[in-house]
Amino acid sequence: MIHQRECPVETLIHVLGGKWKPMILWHLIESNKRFNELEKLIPDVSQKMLAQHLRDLEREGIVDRTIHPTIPPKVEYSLSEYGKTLIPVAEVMCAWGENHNKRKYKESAS
Amino acid sequence: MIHQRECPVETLIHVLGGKWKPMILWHLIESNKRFNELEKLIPDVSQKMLAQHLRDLEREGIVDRTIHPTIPPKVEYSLSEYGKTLIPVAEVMCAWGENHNKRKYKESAS
DNA sequence: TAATGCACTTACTTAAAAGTAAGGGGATGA
DNA sequence: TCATCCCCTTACTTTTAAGTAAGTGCATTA
Repeated sequence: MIHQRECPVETLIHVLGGKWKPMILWHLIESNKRFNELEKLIPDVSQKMLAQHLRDLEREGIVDRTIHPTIPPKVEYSLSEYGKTLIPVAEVMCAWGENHNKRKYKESAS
Repeated sequence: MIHQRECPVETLIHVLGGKWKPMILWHLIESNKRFNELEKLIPDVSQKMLAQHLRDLEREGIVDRTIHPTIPPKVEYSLSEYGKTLIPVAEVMCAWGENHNKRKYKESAS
């Protein structure tokens, strides 16, 4: 059965659209991070939302979760090869968003 | 006072992120549209949400609302010059989203 | 033995987005 | 005059996303 496919722009918005997802990815672009490193880097995120967003991103194939079987075990999150394909998209989005923020700033200052 | 500016990727997600906004813009890229034309083109949108999203897009400067003082008056929505700067961004987003949909389809078919 | 760190999960509550249904004010048309 | 079209608005309900707080299991350290 071929089910109705959503609009591709909405697909992307869905993938990036959680409150903390852009922030999480921003940090993972820089380097791999552990759960509690992300907690510290994003002070306002709750453990629940961090775990949920990481699971979402993992399910979409954007983020890899690696359990290092050391003692104690450590869990590392990283941007997958596929996830890296988001970087140029994010750059274009970012450039537009920056300009839009400036524009709004100017108009509110006038 | 310089208030905290949000992450530019979030800014863009906020601008495009309403349930019907990508669809509305898609139709306005093609040509100017009147309120009830949009209603017909997007059968599942409610009048309330259509009006609200159009107001949001207008407030952000993406969409122009023109009242033609004919009898009866007609109201036309169009993509503003500024709104057109979203087109290349949407294309990049769209390309990624299409690929992602294909990827998910393949994985669910396997 | 007690306290702390890590990587979470669960249950419950609140807030934000969207849906539903009705109405309104000004036309035109039959 | 009554119905209909256009472009919405308002009030209320439902759904979805996010926040809060507590707890779990295993391990190390003091």
